[in-house]
Amino acid sequence: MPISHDAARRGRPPGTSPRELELIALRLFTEQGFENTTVDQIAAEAGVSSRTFFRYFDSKAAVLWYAFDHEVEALRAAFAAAPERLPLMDAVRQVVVSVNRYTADDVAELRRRINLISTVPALQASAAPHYDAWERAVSDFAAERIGHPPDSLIPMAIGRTTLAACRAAFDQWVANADADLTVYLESALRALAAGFQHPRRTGPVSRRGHVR
Amino acid sequence: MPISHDAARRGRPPGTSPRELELIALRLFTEQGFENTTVDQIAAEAGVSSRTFFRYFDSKAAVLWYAFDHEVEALRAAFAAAPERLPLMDAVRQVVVSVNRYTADDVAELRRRINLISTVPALQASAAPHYDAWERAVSDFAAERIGHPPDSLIPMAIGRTTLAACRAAFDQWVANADADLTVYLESALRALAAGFQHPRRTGPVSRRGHVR
DNA sequence: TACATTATCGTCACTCCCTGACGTAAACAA
DNA sequence: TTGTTTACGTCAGGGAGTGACGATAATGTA
Repeated sequence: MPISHDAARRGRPPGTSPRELELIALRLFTEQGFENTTVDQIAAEAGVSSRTFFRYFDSKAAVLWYAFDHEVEALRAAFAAAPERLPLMDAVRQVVVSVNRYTADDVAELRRRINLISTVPALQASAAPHYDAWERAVSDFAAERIGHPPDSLIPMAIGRTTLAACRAAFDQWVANADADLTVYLESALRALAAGFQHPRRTGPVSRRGHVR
Repeated sequence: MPISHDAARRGRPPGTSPRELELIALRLFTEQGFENTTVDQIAAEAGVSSRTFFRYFDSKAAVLWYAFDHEVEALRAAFAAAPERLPLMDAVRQVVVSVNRYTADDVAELRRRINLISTVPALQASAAPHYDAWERAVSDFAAERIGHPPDSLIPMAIGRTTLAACRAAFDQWVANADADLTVYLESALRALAAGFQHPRRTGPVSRRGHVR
């Protein structure tokens, strides 16, 4: 992605932006479906050619992962600022939850995006490299905490299982739409850190404490 | 996949089989790479047209998931035969490990397939529906054990985190190649059931891996 | 044998995703 | 003006995947 958006540049100014393409794509995908939307159509609404679209994104599906990829950076920053004394899995849970606090305005967009990602096969297929970057942010943190190489078994397992638990929480949140996303994340991550030993209830409907 | 292989059928006999296509594809992918292999090439070596290939498999990538999908059936069967008294996560671990005991002959093929799946982006992208079926076999079992709906948070989290831990084990096994696959699976699944509370070693040998 | 039935295959035409090559347009600088 | 930089558009093309439709090769029946 060689397109830079500095204030004072030299060459021809960009005809659009990743964010604009993302919003157009999100709207068209929800209105008429992912498969029924062509890249030409998205590009045309942004006033550029389809060739230019592929200069902004590697694929038609990648346009929906723009926000997710930015969250990975926030995740790494939050891990770097996590207090040392906090136990590993508690730190993981708190960091992940804190990064997923969205404002009311963003929630609608987030819900549409997650709904697409969890229902359209072609979008699920495009998830791998983005999930991988997210998992690595977790596994790198875990590796440093327990003194293992970042690409060894336990750190990798922690990174992957953490995302797996979060994805279960995301899906429940999209399907039920009855509580805050962070409540589902808390439940899933606490259950993970407990080794799923004493599962009691499934989600935020438990008015008393969550899973211990 | 409408092709049936009964002993006495009526119509024209199939010109090939899923298994034959799988073996040809696995060989060509390893020899010359996934991207450099065309569907026409695979089909030609099997003596059929590329159109016929797509009657056996939904996509070029799906040909490598043929064996994996069969493992899901074995997984469900093993869960059905799991002793009732065994604690949930112990049963999950024992079942998953037992299903992944391969004979020496199959190990070479398995290693080539996993290596492709964990390195080629297009193959990682094709994993979602197959992983989903595997996870559901686990989450359905977990749901029944703890008395939750199969699509609720905790069972789904158990299904997904179990696969996530196994994938970490698979990758380590392919990268290191120094021990049996089941040893890695045991380590990852025991750590998962312990909530990653007291991580000690990364695997059967703690020398650092070179790949990835 | 002749004909019908059935299941699979091959050919053709087509859409769409995505890429490489190459020239063009629009900004700033000297 | 002239040059440099950066992004864009056009063009040609490969390969995945699909729908339509006829051809092929087996069995079943008269």
